[in-house]
Amino acid sequence: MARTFRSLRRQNLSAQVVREIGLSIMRKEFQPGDALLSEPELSQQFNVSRPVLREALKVLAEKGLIESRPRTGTRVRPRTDWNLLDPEVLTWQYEVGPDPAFLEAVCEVRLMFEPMTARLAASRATAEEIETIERACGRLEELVEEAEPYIEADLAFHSAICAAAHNELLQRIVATLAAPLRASRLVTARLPGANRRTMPLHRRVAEAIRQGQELAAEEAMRELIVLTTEDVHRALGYSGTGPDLSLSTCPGQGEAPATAREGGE
Amino acid sequence: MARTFRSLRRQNLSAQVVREIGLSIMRKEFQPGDALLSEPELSQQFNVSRPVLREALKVLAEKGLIESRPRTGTRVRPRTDWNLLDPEVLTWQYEVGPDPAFLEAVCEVRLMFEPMTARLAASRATAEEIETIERACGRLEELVEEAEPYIEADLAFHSAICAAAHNELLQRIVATLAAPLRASRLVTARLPGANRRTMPLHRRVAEAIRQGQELAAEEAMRELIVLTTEDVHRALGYSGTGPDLSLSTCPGQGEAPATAREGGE
DNA sequence: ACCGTTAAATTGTATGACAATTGTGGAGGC
DNA sequence: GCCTCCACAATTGTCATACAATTTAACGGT
Repeated sequence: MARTFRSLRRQNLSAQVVREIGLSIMRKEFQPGDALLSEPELSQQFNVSRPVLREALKVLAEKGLIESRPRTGTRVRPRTDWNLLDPEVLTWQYEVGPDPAFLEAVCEVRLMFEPMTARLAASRATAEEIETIERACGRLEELVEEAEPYIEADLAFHSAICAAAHNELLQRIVATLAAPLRASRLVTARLPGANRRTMPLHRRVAEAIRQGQELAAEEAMRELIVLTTEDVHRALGYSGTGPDLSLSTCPGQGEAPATAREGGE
Repeated sequence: MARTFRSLRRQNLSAQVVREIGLSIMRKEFQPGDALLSEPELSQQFNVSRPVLREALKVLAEKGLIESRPRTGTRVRPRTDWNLLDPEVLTWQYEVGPDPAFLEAVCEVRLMFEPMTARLAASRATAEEIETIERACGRLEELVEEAEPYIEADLAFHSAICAAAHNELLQRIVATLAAPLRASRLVTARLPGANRRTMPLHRRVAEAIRQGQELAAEEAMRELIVLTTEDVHRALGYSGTGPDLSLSTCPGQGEAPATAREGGE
């Protein structure tokens, strides 16, 4: 076969193999029970050496997608074992086709931790962090009519608040959720006026944090998340109107996965 | 040299190297800026071949601990880039010495997720899942005087509730947090009577979920987490420096707005 | 002093061979 | 005929070595 997929030399060979196999797993091309050819066969199929392939399998095993044992070969693990918090797994998940149920899950999770994150931020933010938050809020207002730039600004806003909460675990969770968040934003971006509708709440959140009003910040953030959740529901509700509603705006296969660099600013 | 660490042959060589290097990074034996010998040197130091070492480095890079580039070598990344949600990273974190600040972070995150998880469980649990939860609660009562077995039963209890919430993202988060949770439990286990003190709340949570009382389940779970957080503080010798998070209100979206505002119970 | 070229060091990749592990099937015994 | 045990084969695990690609840094030319 000599699959000529070694074209984009932007990254390691093993990384390309990882992506390739990972995507095919996401596409459910293998039953969770058993599958995947042997290492020599796979290395021949991808036209890479066995050490390279083994590095790739190691990474995939690290993500919980596969499991290798002598004699048995490498088998695809059930979906419940997949590390859904892994940025790459999340990205692949959306490349093969965004799942409304998963978007719903993301909204629920946001509703769980973002309000209290805002509360902690109101309690702990330093002057500098408050400044960062307000600046992010300002950019949000400037870009209210834009589409993709607004999404980035929105992520920056929430990320700044999370940083001000001074909880490194939380920070990690938000960084990890950046990928699906971006995806959900791409869904809601086509709703006219959605950005403008949530703007007052953004302002209220920033203001409450600045004044150290914990409960107000928490409540404003909760309303904000509820609003965006409604937007997601509405966006998913009238699915099928536009031709390219499948959020093809993802960086996708042309480049290296853009989400490999998270840690939002 | 020839470090005789290849003793426990129960797992792969690369896995042992991963653990070894990972732990030394956790011990802050390297500055975040730069460090780590070259691959040939490392492979000699650990007495393994270079492919094996490379597989190990690949895994460590996957966990965000290091970054390899040609000519520059592999450098240790700053702590903000660690994948704190990785079970192994979490485990190592506690092996090198449990960090009170991190335990505090875990408690905060729990307080964010678990109440609403209980609420969702009350809303969505099937008869079978309810059965599982109640059985876990029963085991909890049996083991109330034990130490380690109780911890496992407690984890099973919360895990069962999480499964009943039908949110795979949430499930992943809770599964990931199992490691630090276990650690925090080991801290509080030395407090006499702590298990017995939280028992009524466990029962209340299970009962509320069984009867589908969403708000009651949420509130009971919140109280439960607050209680265990207090236990952690007492075990660590804290004196109430943290913010008072006990009255976090959560009037959910479409539900009955029957929650008390500020002012306690 | 500045810029381009070269060179060395490190990771990246390839090849081939051998050891360790384990599930399967077959041979032998009951 | 059925069960037990053992040997075998297939697959991953490990090793050694060589070479290519990349990138930084030094060096020399202008």
